[in-house]
Amino acid sequence: MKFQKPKGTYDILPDDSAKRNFLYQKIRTVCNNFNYSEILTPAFEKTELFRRGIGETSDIVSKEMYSFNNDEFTLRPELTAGVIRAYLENNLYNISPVTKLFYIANMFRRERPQAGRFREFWQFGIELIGSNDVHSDAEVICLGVQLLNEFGLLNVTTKINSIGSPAERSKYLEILKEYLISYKSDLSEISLIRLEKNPLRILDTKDSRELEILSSAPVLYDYLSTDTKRRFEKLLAILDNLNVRFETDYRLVRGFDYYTDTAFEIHSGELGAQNSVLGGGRYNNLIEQFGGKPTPAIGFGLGIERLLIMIGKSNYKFSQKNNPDLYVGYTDETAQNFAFGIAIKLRISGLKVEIDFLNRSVKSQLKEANRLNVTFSIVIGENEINSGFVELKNMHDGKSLKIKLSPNEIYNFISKYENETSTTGNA
RNA sequence: GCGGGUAUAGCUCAGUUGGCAGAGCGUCAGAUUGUGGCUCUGAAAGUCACGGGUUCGAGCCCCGUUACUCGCCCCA
Repeated sequence: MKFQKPKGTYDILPDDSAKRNFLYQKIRTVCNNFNYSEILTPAFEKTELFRRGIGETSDIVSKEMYSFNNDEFTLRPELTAGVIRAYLENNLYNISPVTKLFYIANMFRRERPQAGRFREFWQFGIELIGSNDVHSDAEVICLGVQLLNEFGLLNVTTKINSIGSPAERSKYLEILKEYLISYKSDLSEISLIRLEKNPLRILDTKDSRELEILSSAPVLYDYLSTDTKRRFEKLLAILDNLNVRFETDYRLVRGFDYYTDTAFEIHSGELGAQNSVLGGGRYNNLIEQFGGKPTPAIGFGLGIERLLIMIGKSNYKFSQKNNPDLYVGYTDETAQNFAFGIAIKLRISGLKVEIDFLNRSVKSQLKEANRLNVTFSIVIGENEINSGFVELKNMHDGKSLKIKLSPNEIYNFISKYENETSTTGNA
């Protein structure tokens, strides 16, 4: 019986984990510069938390959650709800009126897998809690844009909209519904269902005929209050000043119930049908809804797998692999004992060292050393043990020199060599 | 939940009108004793996804199942 991974999951193999760690490191650097602190919350929460936060009628809550223990708990399908729960439970608002958090975490949704969509997937996300200042909107968007810039991703589009308050939206929805009903016979089956369930989402359609109908449909933006519109225009001006490239998209909407005002997404042409790599927005009512004082907040989530796809299709080069410094070869069992001792000592002093476990021929051991792209190799046998000297071979240029067979000598030589080559910079 | 595509060696894939299961890469072993890369020689490695059917004969044709994959929906 051979086991298989669950549908929609994947194994992160050594090559992948190296790339991911590099990516995470870059994310942490950007977050550090913007002064966001990392937060980690449990992988599962009370089911009720997601029901209340994301919205009972959303697709996620109604059919995509992994719940267990009689529906008491659910594997997190997103992280904003959990972070806000932690924020309130640990009274983080008492430390400072503004809290800036980020996370890199896995989450779970029972969706049909396809390109760039998984049942277990990772998101990097940030939450800026405690300010409704329009500059905080700008900061959050800038952080996302900056991160993509770090990887030289140019084929992206940042789209921004304001979806106003729930009150402003419901007024508009009635009018939109009325308008669409007059075109009922031209609408697709799916859109007819949406018309009842969630008319706002019809704006997302890709059907050309429906796009035509929508081109003269009432626009949500026109139904927002003057205050909301002025706030939005102020945000656009700030982004303009910062030379952030964006497009306003009055048809951009969000899937979760908790969003208010600013909504934004970053799309990429490198992705398939799931072309959104980053999505976020303001949620000024969620914290109050979770029993806290009314507190404004804004954040986004970025799909790690989608980012990796984009980077993979660009010509971005991940930084060089971290190869072993030294391969310790040996000729026979007596020599192996000796060589093994040397290898361990050098590892303890801080070198990256590999040694064979299979008692293979010297030739095979060096082949392996070559495959690992080690910088230096030594081979220890009777001669070396008796003489106390060993040939230290530079595997890159093939040159070798005799050196005392002692961990100290070897360590000093190799670390000196690496300091010299790293300061002169390598091609 | 609904569609399309695919399934052959560790990986990427050929396999003709149905006639002995293949290549490249990788792995392993050799090419003067204890020294890698290049080259050469050789080897191991397969329930042709699974189960039925047609046929003298099926990797290939037919039916079913499963898995993967790309879309719809939804989202990151």
